Amino acid sequence: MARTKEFNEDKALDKAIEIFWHKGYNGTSAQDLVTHLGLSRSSLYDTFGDKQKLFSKALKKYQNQGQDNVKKLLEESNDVKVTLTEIFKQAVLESLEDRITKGCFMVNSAVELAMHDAEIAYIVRDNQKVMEEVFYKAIKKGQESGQISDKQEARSLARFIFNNYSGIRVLARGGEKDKKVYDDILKAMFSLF
Amino acid sequence: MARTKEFNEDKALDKAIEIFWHKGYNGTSAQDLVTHLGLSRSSLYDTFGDKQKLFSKALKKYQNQGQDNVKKLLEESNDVKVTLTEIFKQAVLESLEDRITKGCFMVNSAVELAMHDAEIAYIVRDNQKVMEEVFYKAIKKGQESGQISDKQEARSLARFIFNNYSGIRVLARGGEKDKKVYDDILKAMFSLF
DNA sequence: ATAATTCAGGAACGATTGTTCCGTATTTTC
DNA sequence: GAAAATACGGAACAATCGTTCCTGAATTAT
Repeated sequence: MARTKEFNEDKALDKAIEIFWHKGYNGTSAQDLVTHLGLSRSSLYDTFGDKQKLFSKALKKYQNQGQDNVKKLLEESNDVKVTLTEIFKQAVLESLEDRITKGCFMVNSAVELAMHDAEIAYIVRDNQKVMEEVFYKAIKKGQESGQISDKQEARSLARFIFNNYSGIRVLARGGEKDKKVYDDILKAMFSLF
Repeated sequence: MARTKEFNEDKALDKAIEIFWHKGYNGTSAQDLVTHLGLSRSSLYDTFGDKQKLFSKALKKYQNQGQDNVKKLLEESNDVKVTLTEIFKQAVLESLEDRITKGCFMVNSAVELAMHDAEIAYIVRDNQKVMEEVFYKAIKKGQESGQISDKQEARSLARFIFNNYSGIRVLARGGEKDKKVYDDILKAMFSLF
């Protein structure tokens, strides 16, 4: 009945993640989106509704990708402590490698929009809860198998880990490129486990 | 020779801190500034140059206020460990009390602008270094007097503390109002000392 | 081939953006 | 009191904002 889309909606969404991640919501114009996603204004609005809808759809996709990644790594892990350090080392590596430092799309969005946009606030809070739960289960498992000290409550440690993750991403967004700074934080942090 | 200003420039700057802190740089319009600072467009531009100059002047003032506060508390402290916990408890209290959650103006600005504005990036990095040094000296003092364990290097602990401070402020900006969440983070964090 | 559908491109929308400028009022110094 | 200087309010600026709409081309199922 009708012609097919010439662009891949999923790939366009990935492009949207890229530019919103890089420039933020208010910093990204409709023209930026047209240019970067490589599709026309009309197609953009026909497909995604408006800027706010596109943004929250992009953020949700980013959220799922990140959660799935960490969740899988921790669930399949035989040594939770080792896996946790690997996850953080990976985050540090990304921070150092990023020529244009993007930090974490979720952290960026929380800071920029959570106060002023209820839907973004919901995504941010949801992400926080899910990630805390992922960390909590992993730590619980580590404590039961004796790999992680149970001197601290698992819930407390999970929230602590998430907090340091946020901090590191802010540091990255600020442009910190000295590996020693990140390593010092990780060293202090993991001395707790 | 000429009439005097009808407004207090310093108070106007405080008002600028308020609204930029609340709404961010891109989220604050020239009209917002006129309304909130209570002075005319022309006076605003005559006095502060442009939006970017006003913003960076506001951020610098905020930086000095924050640094002076923490610096004074730690330098005058007899028990660094106690004072550090008090500083963090104060940050938590502010996060919980804030009806409109503002987080930390410096963290917000780092996330929103450091990538795209060289001057803001400089302020952010400078703040980071100064605060790290303040924490470093305090911890060093604490370790020498035996109040803080010297199992961890002072430099590492200083960076670790700063990182958790950033994390807590992001959490606040995300709207977290559950005191238990903050307390859990602090509990884990200070168990290192 | 025809009809139905939806694509892409770009013109155009009103609203808002940050900024400039002008006329007037006010104050200060001489 | 005259002259110089500057704050003030508001009009006006061009540019950009997010969004809508119109056009013709392209593709599909019948």
